[in-house]
This record gives sequence, C-alpha cells and structure tokens, in this order.
Amino acid sequence: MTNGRQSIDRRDAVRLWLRVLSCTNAIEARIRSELRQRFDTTLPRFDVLAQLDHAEREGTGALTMGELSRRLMVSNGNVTGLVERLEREGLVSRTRPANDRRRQTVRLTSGGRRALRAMLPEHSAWVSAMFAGLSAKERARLYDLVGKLKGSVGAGRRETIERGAIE
Amino acid sequence: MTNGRQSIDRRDAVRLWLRVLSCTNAIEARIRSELRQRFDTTLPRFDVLAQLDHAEREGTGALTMGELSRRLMVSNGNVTGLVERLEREGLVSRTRPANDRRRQTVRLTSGGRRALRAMLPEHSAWVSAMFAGLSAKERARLYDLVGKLKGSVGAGRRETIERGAIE
DNA sequence: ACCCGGTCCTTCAAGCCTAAAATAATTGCA
DNA sequence: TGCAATTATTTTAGGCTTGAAGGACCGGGT
Repeated sequence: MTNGRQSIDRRDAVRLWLRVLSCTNAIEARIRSELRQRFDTTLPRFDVLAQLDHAEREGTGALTMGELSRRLMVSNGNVTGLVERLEREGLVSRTRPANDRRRQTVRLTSGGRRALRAMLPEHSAWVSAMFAGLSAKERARLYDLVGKLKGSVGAGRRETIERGAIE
Repeated sequence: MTNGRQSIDRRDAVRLWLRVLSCTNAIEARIRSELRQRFDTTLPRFDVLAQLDHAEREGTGALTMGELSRRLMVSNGNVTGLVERLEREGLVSRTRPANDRRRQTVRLTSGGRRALRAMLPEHSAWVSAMFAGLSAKERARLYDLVGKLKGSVGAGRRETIERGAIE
C-alpha cells in the first residue's frame, strides 16, 4: 500500500502547503523590500508599531511585553530585542507600572505614531495591489477557506498528539 | 474620500493578508516544532535536504550553491552557512567541479539521504493532518485561489513600479 | 598575453528568532 | 508571617537571514 489512497492525499496536501508557503513568502518579501527601500525599516519593527497603534485605537494605551509577544506570535526574548531597538530609535517608550513591577509597558511615542501613520497607507496599497488579481468574490472565498484551514491546523495538532504521531 | 470604496477594499485586502499570514505561520511553527522534537533539526536544514533529494530524483545528482539558493528562495550567503552546517553534520558533501572552479556542487551523502527518508513520511503526515479539516474539493479550490494569488503578486509588483507607488 | 565585464560564491555586519535558563516580583496559603 | 508556586521579563547560546562588499574565476575581445 505504498501508493494507496492515503499517500496520494498526503502528496496533494504537501503540494498545496508548498504553494501556500511560496505565495506567502513572495508577499512578505515584497513588503520587506518596500519597507526597507521607502522607510529604511523592517517588517518586525513595523509589526510592533502597528500592534501598538491598534491597541491605542482600542483604548488600551500601552501593552505589556507579554501581550505584545502573544499578539505578534513571537517569543518573549525576541520582543525584548525589538523593543530595545525601537526605543533606541525613539519610536516607542517603556515604563514600569508601580502596581506590578515585574511588568514593562510599551507605548508609541509621538514620533513613532507619526512614522507609522506615514507607512500604513502605503502598506495597504502594496497589499491590495498584490491581491488585485482576485475578484471580491474570490477574496471572500479565500478568506473563508483560510479561516477554515486555521481551525483545522489546531485540530490537526491535537489529534496527532492524542493518536501518537504517525500510524 | 477618506472612507470611500477604495479604502474599504484595501482594509479587506489587509485583513485577508493578515489571516493568510497567521495561518501560514501557525503551520510553519508546527512543522519547526515537530522537526526539532522528533529529529533534532530545523526547517531550513530539512528544506535543503528535500531540495537535494528532489533534484536527485530528477536525475540531477547535485546542485550548485546558486541553484540551491534560487530553489529555496533565500540569499546566497544564507545557503553558504546552511550547507556548511549540514556538511559538518555529514549530511551533504561539496565538490568543486574541475571545469568551472567558481562553482561548488552539493549533494546528499548516504547519511543525509537516510536522514531525509526518515523525515519525509512524518512531514507529510503532519501537513496532511493540518489540512484534514478541508474537504478534497475545498483543498482543490484553495490550491487554485492561491495559484491565482501568486500570479497576482507578480503583476501587482510590476504595476506599482510602473505607476510609481501610491496614487 | 592581457584586460574587462560578468558570474559564482563567501564574508561581513547587523538584525531577527527560538528554547531554555536565570532573575525578579507577586500571590496564595499554611 | 514565611515561603513555595506562579507570573513577567531578560539573558544566553545558537542558528537563520539579509544586503552589500569582496575575491576568485571564466570567457571574449584586443
């Protein structure tokens, strides 16, 4: 049964995954390259600023390091370095709240807010240009499918763990 | 026109992009984690081995550093380091062909081939488990949409460059 | 024979990223 | 109160990644 139904499905899944990956990489590479050329900055830095801005709009003026790490889906230690560099550049500021001195809260400085506001519209323009080849209907379908996939990823993990790896 | 038709489309495109990105990251994180736990290796190393194996099956016994860099879509310098580490571990070997001594050709060692063959079936199993929440029809639709998106990404780049950034 | 533009690869500096260990502050509970 | 478990963050060691600069090599034209 080296080439049964299951093997074929698996090969298809891998092919699909590789296509998704290469597409994502291409988009990301484009955004990185534009950010570097137009604003002399990097994607992780942009992500931090965008996340802080988003929090601000929600009413949360500042985020803790941990909250930032969760939202960006990167490790704690990574956030430490990123925020350090952004602070050195004067784009964010850190404060230690008196009620819990383990914490570190981060917020945008006015310079950081200004820098981000300059980048956001261009960022949207790049992204929407790259997605322009898809109709509104196709984009909606893609949105749904990826949402379903996201759910499936979590479920797949649990199942494989419960069952004990490969059968 | 701060909130006209275009802005809304753009926001949608960004939302879609963020969903695609977070889904891809989740899948990649899972694969990285499994590779580390089960085989004590990393995704880039796996990618190099898989690419060399693929080339082997196509009849090309070995790849040059440049060809490897193109296929993996990473920089030249990056490949140098990756191959160095894999060579240190005895999984690949490098040779300098006599007819063009600028080049460096890389091939799997028997140990490398053995290591990869152990990983491949599990890798497929992880991926197909993560995609199992989608029906065959949905997977096919996703495959097509992502293919179309991939085309659109290239087209979007060209257009933005020609038109000169954001209008 | 010599040079010169191009190709192939490596080196370099800097930043990104992770997992695991260490540090520091808080909380709960005996 | 005292102290163990928990929570929040930083540190550490190692690897990944890039863009740019540099060095070796090839081929063709003079």
